[in-house]
Amino acid sequence: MQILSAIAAEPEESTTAIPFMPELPEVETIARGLQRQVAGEVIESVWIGSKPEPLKSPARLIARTLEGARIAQVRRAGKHIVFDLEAKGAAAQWIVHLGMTGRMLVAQNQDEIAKHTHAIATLGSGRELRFVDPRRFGRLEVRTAQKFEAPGQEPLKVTLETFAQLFHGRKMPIKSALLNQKLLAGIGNIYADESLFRAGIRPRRLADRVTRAELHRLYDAVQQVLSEAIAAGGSSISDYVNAEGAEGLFQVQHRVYRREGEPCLVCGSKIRRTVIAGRSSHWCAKCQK
DNA sequence: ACTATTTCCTGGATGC
DNA sequence: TGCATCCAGGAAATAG
Repeated sequence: MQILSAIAAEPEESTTAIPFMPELPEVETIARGLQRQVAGEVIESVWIGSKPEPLKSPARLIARTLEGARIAQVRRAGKHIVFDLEAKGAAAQWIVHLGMTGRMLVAQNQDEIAKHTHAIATLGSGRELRFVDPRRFGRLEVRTAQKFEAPGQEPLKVTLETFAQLFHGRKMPIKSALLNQKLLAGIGNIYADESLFRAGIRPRRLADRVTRAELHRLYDAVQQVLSEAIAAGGSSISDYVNAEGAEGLFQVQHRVYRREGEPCLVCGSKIRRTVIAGRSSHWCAKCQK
């Protein structure tokens, strides 16, 4: 609570809008919004742009799988949006990864086509699902064989026991381990930094050397951070799905992420930034050991 | 078997 | 004003 008031008192300097990054809470929010908006719809037709497409499955296969299929459910798995489909009695999945800049928008057919629109699925209602991704880090994929699940553990479902085991014997920085999707599915750079800050663990510490007590704190921190972000995003789901931008989707104040040089909200020390495994890592030297 | 590094991609910010 | 350069980062590919 004292932290919140500190934030409120902070004069808003250099309002460089923090770019929207779809990690677990954002994808969860988006998937819930899509579930509300398009579950039950039938995909009538599919358009996939030419050029180098951000696809993991051949364009033809995607189109053939989606066309005529009914969207039974939309859910999140790791950082993936999963459309569970029913097509002629057979199950299939349309899996969407947003990368850094990807968006899956629900649009009216008369709406202007945004730049960098790579795929459009026209629904029975006449509305359209549009995949837009300027940076092309996103990926579209379909699966028919097996039900898609993210490779790593779901951070909000994993037990403390299993969580702790993930890091055993890992000779990599704890930050890198948190980002490894094969271990935990859904944590990206923002929530890795925020979780480590709350747990009081420096990002460079080797995963193997983090004590059991610290792992317990980290486990709690990860769940707290993700839950709070989901709760914050939940209030503006429909805005996001319908709107062009992601403004207002995620308003949770970061305590360290992108706050290099600014005072730690707990102790006042300057937040530091170092590069770990090619990723910016933000931390407080006094609060994190 | 692991871990570390490079690559992809574009827009926005920064520098000269 | 304009152009070059850097940076953001998830995950696959490549290297060690």
